[in-house]
Amino acid sequence: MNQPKRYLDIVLDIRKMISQENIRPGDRIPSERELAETLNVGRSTIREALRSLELLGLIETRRGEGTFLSDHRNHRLVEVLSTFILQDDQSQKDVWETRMIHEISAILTVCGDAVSSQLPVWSGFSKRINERDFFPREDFVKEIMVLSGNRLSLKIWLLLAQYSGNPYKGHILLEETEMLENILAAIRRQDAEKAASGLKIWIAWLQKETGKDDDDS
Amino acid sequence: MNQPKRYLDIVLDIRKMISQENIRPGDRIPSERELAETLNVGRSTIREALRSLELLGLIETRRGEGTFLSDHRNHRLVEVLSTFILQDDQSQKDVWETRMIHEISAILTVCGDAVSSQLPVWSGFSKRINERDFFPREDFVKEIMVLSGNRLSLKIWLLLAQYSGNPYKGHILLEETEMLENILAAIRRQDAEKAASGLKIWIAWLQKETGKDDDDS
DNA sequence: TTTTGAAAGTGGTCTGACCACTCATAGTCC
DNA sequence: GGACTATGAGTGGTCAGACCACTTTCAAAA
Repeated sequence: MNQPKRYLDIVLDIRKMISQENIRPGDRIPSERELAETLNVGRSTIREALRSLELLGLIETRRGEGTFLSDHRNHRLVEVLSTFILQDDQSQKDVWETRMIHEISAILTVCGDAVSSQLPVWSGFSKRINERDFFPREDFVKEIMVLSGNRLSLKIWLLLAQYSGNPYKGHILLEETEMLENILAAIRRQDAEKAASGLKIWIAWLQKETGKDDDDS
Repeated sequence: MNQPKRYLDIVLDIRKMISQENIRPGDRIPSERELAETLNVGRSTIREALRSLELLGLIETRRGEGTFLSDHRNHRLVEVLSTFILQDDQSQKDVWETRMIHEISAILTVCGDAVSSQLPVWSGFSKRINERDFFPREDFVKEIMVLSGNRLSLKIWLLLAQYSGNPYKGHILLEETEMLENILAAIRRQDAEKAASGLKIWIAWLQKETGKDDDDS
């Protein structure tokens, strides 16, 4: 049997050290030379472990300064997942559906949360929609995703929104403000069902619209 | 500005090489020394890139034999990420919630699909649940995910299900068969609401159960 | 006081050297 | 001839030492 890889132990050692020394995101972790001496391994072995963690986005290295623990919430989970998930010919329909899964779920969550449904953001939204034409559609949905509070879901959504078939290109037109107002009103009175159906209606309308007309800024 | 990291280029070079040379999972990729010479970098740099790819589960190294393209199923990724990420309560909650988002959405889809709700798989399910004790909980949910027909959603779910906090460990006990039967019955009569709520009830029950009792095979 | 620059410390890279292991093969023994 | 053994080439695993490029610090010079 192959003996366990050294650098994997190092990964765990570093992990343990971080928790023991109470190193928080943004803090500096010991230098490579220090770690090598402390853990009794060569510097190259330390580096192999660190490079792996860096690729995952768990740490950040700055030449001349040191190695820093990055915010765990900014982990590259989604990016990494995407290399596994989206590399093969994933049908566009699945991407579309999955994005909607997250959107619907988010809007339901927002409706169930009395606080977020009353956030001042929304009043600003209504004003801006009525006054200006250059309000990006994507920002509207993104706001819902953010308010849902699930950062992982938000990241997945952002990733999916980059793929083809994203209906939220361009900015909000006058003709669609009514639909959006309905959605916002439903959210404010915490009417989850109406909010979700309103979102679906808007998306369906967008799908038709972008199919025949393509307006870019 | 820091110049871009060398080993990151190497990662891309290797990926390019893999696709150009049409290397398939299980095949051997050039040795570290070969790669170092070909790409005009030191062997240590090559190793840093390879170690990163290995941690991601993209390649597999066997001392004395070589480095092989992996079937990218054995993500070390999940273990490593989870030890770093999931100490954060919010992140763990996000993973949990996001997994449920996909589950609920899947069960709603399955209920809306007359065909999949009548698939023979389900009758077999009921029998097996009643006859045997060793029916893995995860398989039950997985079946729903598969039947939903969204392969992307399925993949995301599979990955999320590997993280800690997964309630579907172990096998189905006699006491929970009733809950599952209810879910199946709801699916058969395409009662989406009941099916979804049934699933939620089961998950809540599991959460309590695995909290106090831990049964392993 | 301000500016300069030298030194220390850091990550980035390369080299060369071992070690442990696998495998193919030439060689040996029966 | 067939089975076993030893050897060597090739591989990944690890280490030590040496530079380089960069950042920060701080004492010396203006």
